[in-house]
Amino acid sequence: MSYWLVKSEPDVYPFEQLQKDGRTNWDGVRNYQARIHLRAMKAGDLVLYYHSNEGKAVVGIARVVREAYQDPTTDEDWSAVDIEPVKPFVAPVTLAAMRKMRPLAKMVMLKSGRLSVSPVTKGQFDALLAAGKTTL
DNA sequence: GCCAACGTTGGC
DNA sequence: GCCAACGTTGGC
Repeated sequence: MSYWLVKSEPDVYPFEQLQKDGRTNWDGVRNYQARIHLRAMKAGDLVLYYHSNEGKAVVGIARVVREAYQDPTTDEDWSAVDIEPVKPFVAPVTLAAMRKMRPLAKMVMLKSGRLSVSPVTKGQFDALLAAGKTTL
């Protein structure tokens, strides 16, 4: 089991919308590094859901339900996965708070701000759940 | 709304 | 294959 973090602008597709929809296809990624991560995702992997721009916080947990397939929004070689909501964070963990958390010092998302899909270690994942006052 | 950081593109 | 120019992202 691996852990990941995806970013979404809440103006475009907030976590609440994922909860309403029950499942969505995570497509439109056009970044090679992010594509590598998308293709490494396995069904059942847990995904932290981060709101960029507005909010700037981890707001919930999702799960991979379909592994990488051809992105339906393009004929070019890009991948999409499907995810479903697991549960929202009781307390969203803001970017500012994350930067102060020692267990997250090496977190990829904090080091590479523009990467829309990034790996998370179990230690980082657990630390974020605790900070979010959330248990699975 | 601005700007820094980063990835991509294209000319050489 | 290098690097300057450009476009995009995302924090502030």
